Amino acid sequence: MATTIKDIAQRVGKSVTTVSRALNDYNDISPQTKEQVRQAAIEMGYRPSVLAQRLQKQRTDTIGFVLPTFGPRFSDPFFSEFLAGIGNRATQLGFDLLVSTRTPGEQELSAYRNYVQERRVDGFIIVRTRKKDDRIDYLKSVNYPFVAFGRVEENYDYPYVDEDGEFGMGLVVEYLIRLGHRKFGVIAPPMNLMFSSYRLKGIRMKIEEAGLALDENLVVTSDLTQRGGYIQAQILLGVPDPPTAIVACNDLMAFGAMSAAQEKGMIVGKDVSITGFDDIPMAEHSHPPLTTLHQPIYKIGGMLSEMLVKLVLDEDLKKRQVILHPSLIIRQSCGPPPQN
Amino acid sequence: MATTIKDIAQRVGKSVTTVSRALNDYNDISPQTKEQVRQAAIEMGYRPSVLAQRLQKQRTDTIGFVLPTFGPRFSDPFFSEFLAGIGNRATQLGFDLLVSTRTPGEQELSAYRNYVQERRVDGFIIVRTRKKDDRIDYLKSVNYPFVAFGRVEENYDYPYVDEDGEFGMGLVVEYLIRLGHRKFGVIAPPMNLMFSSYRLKGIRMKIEEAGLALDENLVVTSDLTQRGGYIQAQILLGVPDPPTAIVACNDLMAFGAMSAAQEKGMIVGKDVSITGFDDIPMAEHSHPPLTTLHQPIYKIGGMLSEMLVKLVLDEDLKKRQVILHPSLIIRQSCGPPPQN
DNA sequence: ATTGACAGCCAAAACGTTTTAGTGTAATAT
DNA sequence: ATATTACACTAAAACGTTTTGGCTGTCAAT
Repeated sequence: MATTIKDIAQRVGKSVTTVSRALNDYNDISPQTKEQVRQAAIEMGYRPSVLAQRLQKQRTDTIGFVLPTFGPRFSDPFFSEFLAGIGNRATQLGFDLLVSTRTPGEQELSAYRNYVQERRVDGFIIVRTRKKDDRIDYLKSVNYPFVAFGRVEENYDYPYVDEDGEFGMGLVVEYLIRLGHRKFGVIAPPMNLMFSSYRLKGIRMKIEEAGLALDENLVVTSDLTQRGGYIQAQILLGVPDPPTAIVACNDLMAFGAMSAAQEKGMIVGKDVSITGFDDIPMAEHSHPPLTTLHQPIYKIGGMLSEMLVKLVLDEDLKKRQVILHPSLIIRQSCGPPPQN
Repeated sequence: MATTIKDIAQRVGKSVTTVSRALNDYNDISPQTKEQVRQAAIEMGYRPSVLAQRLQKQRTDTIGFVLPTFGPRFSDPFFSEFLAGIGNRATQLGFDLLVSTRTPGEQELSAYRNYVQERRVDGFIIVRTRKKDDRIDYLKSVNYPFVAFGRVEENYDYPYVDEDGEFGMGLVVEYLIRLGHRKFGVIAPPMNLMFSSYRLKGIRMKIEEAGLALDENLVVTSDLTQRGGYIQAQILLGVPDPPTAIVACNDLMAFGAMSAAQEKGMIVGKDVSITGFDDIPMAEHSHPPLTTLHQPIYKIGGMLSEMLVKLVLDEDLKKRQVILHPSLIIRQSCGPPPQN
């Protein structure tokens, strides 16, 4: 068995209390004793039992992260990077990251309930907020700490980080209009997602500002996967007078749209322009490289971890709400509309 | 504060022991008492404290998973799916999944050491085994439970799941030869990875079996990323007498290779054939869809979780070593070599 | 000489379970 | 009538920490 505080106490001939306090650098322990205890601890290879510490502190030192996925075969580069961001920052702060994946719905909410009731995690990081978000409602109702990536429709006061999707999409549409596009197709995320609203709003605003109109028949929604983007783009490109530019609301759907266009023999960036959102690493090496909006996914994960940990430890958050501005990354998937 | 066993004991007028044993269905408790206790537990919303249970059982009910990544900005659809597989099965079995990411090297090994010494997890799942794998050496030396996805060079006896990369690559090369290819380029994974050997061996064998020769100058190695595949394919396609088929050792590198070829104005599946390995979901919707080897990533994750949990609970593993056979998925990224 | 302050230490309780090693009683076997 | 067994229950210990609320002895101030 591993060394415990008791073993050290025996070795140095002091009480368990003294050893504990020495190790935690309390100032009612003499310098000599502290030194002696520390020395012994090192020699005996002492490592505190996190299990015991957690029980005593009534803290799990664990962040909960329930990944919303559709279907078990889930594969999303956005989330691998996001996860790495959360996880690494959490580790630095001495917290564990507990991950599980659930399909949105009853099953998902009961995962939250379980974790809360068994006090398995100290708090949650929520992603892809919905307009009405039952996860947030629940956690607020039981007063459990959480931070979210994204806002909700109601103007709740809770800590979040969000990107300014409206602004971002504004940049994209401005750019496309400058290239000469007049007819836009949009592949939107599921409408219950909050960021869906913001992004669409940004698109609509800029189009109207330019005195143009967005044909609502060319606004389709999909599930944020490559397959989904592929299917919807086939439809968009199959109509009699197809859009010259397709604005996809994330990179994965943009890739799908590119495949669909290429399958039709079109050259992306020439016969049709396509844009994404997120700037996942693959965007740089697709063919053609994807014009998209960059958001610092890895960093956002880190920020959220940090905010949550502060919340759990009752420390002050400098900012409870952070809104980031995505930047437009121009690559080769867009060009002027074809002449005809 | 939450309800504890003590509260229930008070309520039903029995001892704490009795309540605990009733809840755990010991047979030295009368049926009436059991019923009474259960009823009270439900009414009072009792949930056992996992923290306390863990301390008592000296088990964390947690699986450790240290993701080897190069650089922080890590993004790999293979791993998101794998992770989901591990995680969901673990949850079903009542285990938590503790994830962190590390760059292979000293930092990585010390993560393992920390987790072991603080008894933070009950065991580990190791991925991407290396020929000489210090993670496995270490865990064996301290006799800590683990299972691995992949074999090592030495013929150690430890529980693992692996795919038969040699067999798989055999299928690919056979197929390409049947299409008429004679000149192959290979984009291999880093040479210290065990699966690198198997895959290369399979490629070499089938080529030699067919009485052909593999030009060693056309075997390049890369880092399993899309960018890496892109860069190496540029080199392969830039030599005076370039290969007509490029065998990439994973899908991500194959995508990179496709981009490189397309950038040169080549049509993939006609001017050059490209294959992958893994069959990640994106493979179906790239342009062109990628011919690759399918392995059940999600399922493998699940199998590993299950094996590890059995190991931890001292249950019997039916099979300590499992080798799976990938199947060839023919899509549109290959065709006969161009005539000239 | 008495009081107060302070430094240094510690026993016991607490966190919430499960396990160990019983106890007392009633029914059954000898 | 006595020994044995089965049944239903439980006090206390254990898991390994941290915290609470002390205690003791020394020194300085009164």
